[in-house]
Amino acid sequence: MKELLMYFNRFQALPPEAEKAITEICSMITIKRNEDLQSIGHTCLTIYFVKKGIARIYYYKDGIDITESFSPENTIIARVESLFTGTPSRKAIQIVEDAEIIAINATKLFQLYDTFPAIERLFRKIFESAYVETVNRIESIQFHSAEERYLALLQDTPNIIQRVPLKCIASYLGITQVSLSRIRANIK
Amino acid sequence: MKELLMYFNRFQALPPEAEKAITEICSMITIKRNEDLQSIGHTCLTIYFVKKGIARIYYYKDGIDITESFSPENTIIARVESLFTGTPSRKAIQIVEDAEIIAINATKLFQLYDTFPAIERLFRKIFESAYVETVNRIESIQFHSAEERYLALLQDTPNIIQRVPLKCIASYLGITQVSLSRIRANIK
DNA sequence: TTGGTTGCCTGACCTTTGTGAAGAATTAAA
DNA sequence: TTTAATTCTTCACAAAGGTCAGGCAACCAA
Repeated sequence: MKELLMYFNRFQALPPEAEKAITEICSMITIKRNEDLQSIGHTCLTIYFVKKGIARIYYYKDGIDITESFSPENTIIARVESLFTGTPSRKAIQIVEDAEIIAINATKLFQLYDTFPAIERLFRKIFESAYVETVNRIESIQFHSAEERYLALLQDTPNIIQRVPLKCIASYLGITQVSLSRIRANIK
Repeated sequence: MKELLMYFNRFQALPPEAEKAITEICSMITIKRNEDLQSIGHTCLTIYFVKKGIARIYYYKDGIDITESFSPENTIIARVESLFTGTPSRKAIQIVEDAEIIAINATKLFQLYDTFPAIERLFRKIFESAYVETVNRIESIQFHSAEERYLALLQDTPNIIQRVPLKCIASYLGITQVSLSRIRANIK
């Protein structure tokens, strides 16, 4: 749980009672590669923190598996379009590499917002930061070529490329596996 | 100011003192077509509400004017990647159609968060909702053809297409004006 | 009225990426 | 160790979209 509290502290300091309250609504999950942490059609009521391993959000578009995002160690993962709207998600969370996950009960968390303004503030900041990343990602998708995006990923998070199957990387970049192969061949 | 308070109320009810406090950090701006409300390089410390007219966020990529988003009546517009990080923005806000804008002083707003938890909660919800829209937009950009995206825009916000120059629509859709013209010719 | 500017459309050609199929290479299973 | 299943790469061809250039209509300003 230490990692999670350190992660929180980078956004917002919490009084000890608030830390304790959060800790009490968390549970540890150990889960193996290729298993789904949450499945398609399920309404998201949990926010996950990846302590070890890698997770990804994916969904099916015309029968093809599309990766929306990766979450390596020390990151938060949640299907926000379901969490914030209360509607079922068309997306699933899958474990890409054997993982230890901390699950935060979002229903209880939102109740804590009333008791601990610092917790509401903490998660406001966490999701503001995620929002900014998403806005930047749009720019990257829309106005950089597939090769530029691959190189950027290589530079920003080289360990993801080494630890995740190429087909997931390809769909994350918005291209086919074939195109990614060509790009890789070109670079060398 | 009535429109703004009604907009707020859709997300979160505010006590009268909180409404009054927000009203006091707002100012009205009347501004003409083609003028920049905020310019490139400026750090964003203002959140805008469009009361009348249309605004857009744009930036230059390789010398070409790219539209990131449109904001018609009764929407909020802000360059969040600057507002939430405190760094200068590479983007500008331009008025596309003569407008009346309510400017909310974000520095003072963030101070109000300490006095009025309901205000912090209100803006948390506003930006959570914007975040969800942005996540959905990625899906739209990445996995729909230019024609599908144009048709979706036609369906969702037909009035934007009628009120905004086609070159802005094209760059918003991530294509050239030429391609957009061909798509339009194809549809008829 | 004329000339300049802007916004939108069209044609010819080129580049990037997708599709379908098939072949290495790696890994897992028997 | 051999077979089977994945994973990744490569090829030939097709489609989507980009680039460059030109054209026409509408709208100003002189």
